[in-house]
Amino acid sequence: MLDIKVIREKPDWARRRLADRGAGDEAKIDEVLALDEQRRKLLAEVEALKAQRNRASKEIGALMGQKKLAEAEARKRETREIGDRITALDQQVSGSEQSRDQLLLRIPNLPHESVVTGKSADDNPVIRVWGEQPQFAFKPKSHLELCERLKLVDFARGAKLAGSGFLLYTDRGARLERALIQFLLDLHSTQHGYTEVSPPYLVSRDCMVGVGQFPKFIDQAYAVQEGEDAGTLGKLYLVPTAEAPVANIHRDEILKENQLPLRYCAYSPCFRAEAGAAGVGTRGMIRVHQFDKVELIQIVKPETSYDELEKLAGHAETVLRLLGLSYRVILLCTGEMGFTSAKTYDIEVWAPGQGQYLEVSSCSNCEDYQARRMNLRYKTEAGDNRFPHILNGSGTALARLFVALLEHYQQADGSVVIPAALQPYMKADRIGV
RNA sequence: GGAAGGGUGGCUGAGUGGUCUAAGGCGCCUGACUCGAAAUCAGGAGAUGGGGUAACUCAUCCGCAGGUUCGAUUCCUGUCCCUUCCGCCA
Repeated sequence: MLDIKVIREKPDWARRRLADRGAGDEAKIDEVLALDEQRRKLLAEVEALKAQRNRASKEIGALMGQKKLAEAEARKRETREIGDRITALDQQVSGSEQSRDQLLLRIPNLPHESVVTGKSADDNPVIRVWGEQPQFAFKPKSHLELCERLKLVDFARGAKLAGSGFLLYTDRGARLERALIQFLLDLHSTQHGYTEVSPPYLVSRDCMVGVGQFPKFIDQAYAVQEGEDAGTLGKLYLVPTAEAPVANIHRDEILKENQLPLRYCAYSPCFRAEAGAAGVGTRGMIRVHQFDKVELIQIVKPETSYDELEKLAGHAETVLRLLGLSYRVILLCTGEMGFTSAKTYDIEVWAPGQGQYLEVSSCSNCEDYQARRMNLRYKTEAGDNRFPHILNGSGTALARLFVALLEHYQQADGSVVIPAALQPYMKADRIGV
């Protein structure tokens, strides 16, 4: 969440940057400020009363020690009234504090100054393009057709098992998926300096709030319950990304400065309900309710976070370079950025069968927005507690990478060549007809 | 799921209604001693929020949330987590 002190001191700036996002959140600033002022006023009042009561209680103790019981009783009666007022005021303080914080949790991060103001994908600047788009002597097939003919994914049975948007990978398709996971984890853990972790695929509500999924995007999550016990519903949620568990690894901790930077990579399946997304454009593997992803998370000092963001994007790009896939990197404009991000690069891979770029990675610097939500801090050498910056990047999402690979490396006879970097994991150099 | 025990500062560990301003120990920092270090001695050191230019000051924090009381680390209720044993289970 945003720092209430920043909102107090620079409300105009906050309003302007929120307006640039185009979601109307700037109106919440005045509301937050009003609640904050009310809270501080009530707090000053109740704390003065508490100081008064503390003094009185001490005196009563002394009177009782001196056996001045009648006097002590008299003091007790008057002090009891102070107690009643404290109880009432305390409730008001926590009331305005809760209202303020509920509002703060629904205000997105402020875009970094280097992010261009814009409304739609058309306003996203292309930062760089890499690789050649392959040319075919035949009409390239869509991944759907390739999957059917090579029996890599059984769409019909996936839907039978769990409904539309769920995939059943079969035989060489399942192996290719597994090969990609292995390849990505090996790459990032051995070449890019990330510590591999394997997190829970269910997380608490607090974790979801910590990374900014909740409260605003609760409709996009799958909530689980234990058996028929409805009382357990809402305690755990299927992870929408490994970011949810991994970024929260150190929640509520105070790290030592020399522990930073922390870099984690993790594989997880990702579950997204995406309410209302069913219908046209949801066929195939581009947009599904469950997909695999290897995620990169960094917890770094604020002064290095933007350098790290560039490197993080580079780590995701390395994946596509090693696989020989053409891609482009775009900078998301203010209107396109995710809720928690201050700056985001999207990496899009070229899918010849689709004739379009597919987003396979999103690399974001959330600055201290998430650290604040999860109360993660680090102690500087000077002894101050500060919020670290948290970055996340897909390294990369798999279903769409799978699509791009098939479409990119398809041959005239309908087979698919496996790029060299993947062959040791696939234990094959081609998927034959 | 059942039973028992336990959650106190960086760690360990005392504290069963009022100097708890949380003992003691370990570790840490500063100073003294020393050429330097060790040992020893003296001192220091938590978090969050409010007020103040500042020195400083007030409040809150002993897993969490309530309750009793003038006053709660201490008593009561609920809840979460951990440990051990039993049951179930990949």
